[in-house]
Amino acid sequence: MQRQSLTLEDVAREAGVSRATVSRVINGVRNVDPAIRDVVRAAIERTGYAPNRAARSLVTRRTETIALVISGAGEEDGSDGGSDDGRPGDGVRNAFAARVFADPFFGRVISGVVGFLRPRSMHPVLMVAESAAARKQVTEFLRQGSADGALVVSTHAGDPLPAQLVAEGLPAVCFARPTPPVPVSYVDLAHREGGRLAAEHLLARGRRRLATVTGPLDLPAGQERLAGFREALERAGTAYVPIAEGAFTRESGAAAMAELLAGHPDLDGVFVANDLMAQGVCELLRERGGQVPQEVAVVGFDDSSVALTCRPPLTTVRQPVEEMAAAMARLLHEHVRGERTEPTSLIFEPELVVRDST
Amino acid sequence: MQRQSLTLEDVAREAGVSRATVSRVINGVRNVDPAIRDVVRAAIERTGYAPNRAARSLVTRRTETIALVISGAGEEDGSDGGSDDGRPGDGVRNAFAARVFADPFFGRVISGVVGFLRPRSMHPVLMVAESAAARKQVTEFLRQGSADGALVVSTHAGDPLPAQLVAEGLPAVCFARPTPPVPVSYVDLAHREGGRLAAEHLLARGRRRLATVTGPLDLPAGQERLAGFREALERAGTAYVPIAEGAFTRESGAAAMAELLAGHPDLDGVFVANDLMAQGVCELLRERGGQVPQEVAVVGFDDSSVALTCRPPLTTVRQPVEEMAAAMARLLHEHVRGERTEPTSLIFEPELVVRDST
DNA sequence: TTGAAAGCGCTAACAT
DNA sequence: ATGTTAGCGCTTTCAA
Repeated sequence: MQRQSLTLEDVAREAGVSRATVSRVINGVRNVDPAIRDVVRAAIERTGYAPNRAARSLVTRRTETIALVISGAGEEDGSDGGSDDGRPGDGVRNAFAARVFADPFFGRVISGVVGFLRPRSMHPVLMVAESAAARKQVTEFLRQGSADGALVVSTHAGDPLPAQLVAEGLPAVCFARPTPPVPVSYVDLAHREGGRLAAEHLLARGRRRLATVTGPLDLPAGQERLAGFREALERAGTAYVPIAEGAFTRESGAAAMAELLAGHPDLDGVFVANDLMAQGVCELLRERGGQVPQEVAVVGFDDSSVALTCRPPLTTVRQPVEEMAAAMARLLHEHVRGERTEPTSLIFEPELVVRDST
Repeated sequence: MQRQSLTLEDVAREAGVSRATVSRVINGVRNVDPAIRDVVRAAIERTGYAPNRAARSLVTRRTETIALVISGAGEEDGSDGGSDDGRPGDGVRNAFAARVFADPFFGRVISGVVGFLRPRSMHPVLMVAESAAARKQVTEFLRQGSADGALVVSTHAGDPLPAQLVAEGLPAVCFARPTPPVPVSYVDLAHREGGRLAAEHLLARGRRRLATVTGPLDLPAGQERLAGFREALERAGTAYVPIAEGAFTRESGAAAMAELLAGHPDLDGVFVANDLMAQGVCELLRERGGQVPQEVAVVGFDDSSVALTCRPPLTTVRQPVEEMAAAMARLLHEHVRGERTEPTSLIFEPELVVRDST
């Protein structure tokens, strides 16, 4: 019950040794007599001692904490929308945060990061950075030594945060190759390969009148998925593919599909650059009386939770987000400990998951 | 670029004053000559000084950090399922974490907490605690002074974490009244009132053959929503209401609805204790050719993102999760600063949101 | 209003 | 193998 106030000194006295010895036992440094080690451990147990993180951090210059930053380039207004909790200045609903956390993708990122950190008794500090002010908070946080480094997941192209972190000499690892290029480590997916898998699957299903709903084409992920799809069709003899650009949201997927159908009412297969948009596509088709997959086959991307929720369950290109997120955490961990110095890229392979939409 | 190594001393020298004065300026303590204040600020600006958090924390005994804990009672195995990232001991996919973050509810909690914290330059440390070992990590984390307190969101009845925190004298605030009772502050919803709103709405729509899919009945939220619904019907003269218990998941909602239909094929209205289950209910009805709302009216609960995603969009009882989460953060903040000492409850009012499912 | 100085609790270099 | 000791960078009395 006696919060804190219990120090190494107290444990040392209890065990009849010096502070240094207790410290060694706690940190698992060798050169400690096993008998003494046990005595110290007993004393720690008896007193209920817990080492003070701030004091340790002050001398080791490590916090054993990392920041997980969800970053966006746009929305520069910086104001908090919505109502407040009754006190001035407390924006309770952050539109950016709300939108971000409604996307099942981030749940998977968090799950992967936590999966790596937790066995190491580390925990991520969650930061949202959609404005210049918010990005400043992130760099300040790290400069103060509140965390040893940052994991950055950008939602937009041209996010300035990775470059800012590198400029300050702060350890960082990104999810997806940053645009514009920055000398920083990142994990990414072989998006092009994913597009190829989708194309080959649709062709194998006998579909010939194909089209695609792309992601935002300013994002490498959007471009590459399209390029891979196109390239595979080209090799199979198809020179032209109708495309409509979406924004990775359900609504934009439905809108893009409507656009495609307007110009090509006889489509029999669509590759949609993420599952959320594919869900919108399926809904639109159903509203118009179109059967999936009988009339139109739909291939999604990500294998997120909506791929299962969607009616029919989606055939999709799986992105191993949890594994990628865990690898991102591992890279950062290595950078922080100096075990890795060069910016490193880690590219994961996508995998086709066949369900009922094809 | 010269990471850290820049101290108060350096700034003091640069400004031609003492460390103490610089410290005062930084912390906004009065009794500083405005002229000197400006000189110091300029020096800080020029040098790019950032105060060291560990050093400050060591003397103030505050971290200005709080933990956001997603806690569950079950799953005591403690093992990490799924594959690993190639190194032994790294469970990358945490089943509990994955399930939790797939629920849109937690995105709203995070959004609300961040909304309160961020204007104060604070950020939450995210912790998942589904096993005894994980709970131990949480209490250790706080005992080490890594965070000033914890926000606890329990997913199960009988979560032992709140009691453990109180026993250790660690500041904590819960989302929802803990079971069994614990002397701790919490925010909650007037669930009973929510059930009443649903009942009255269905009656007003002229529905008379009603039933309900409840949440887990070991959870106060599950019990109370049911009680409110039942009570309102009772007052309107209906003595008996068929019920089927669900688990707050889409699948369990569909299963419960199938059970209800088996016994009562002529139902014309259902109150479903959360939106996720209501989605399952709507899907099941559609699969069986039932029209929503023409044949069966469906009222959900939460007003989460799936209420909009669902076909048709759900009439639902809104739970102001973001506001509740922000209030939870505010309560903890006040407890930590000693501005509040007594365990406090803050009950929010639900609100009916009418859409197309009724 | 400002400065000098005493720690906060810990680790790590050095001495033994 | 263990103990002694010098800080880590900051806040905060206490004097001036």
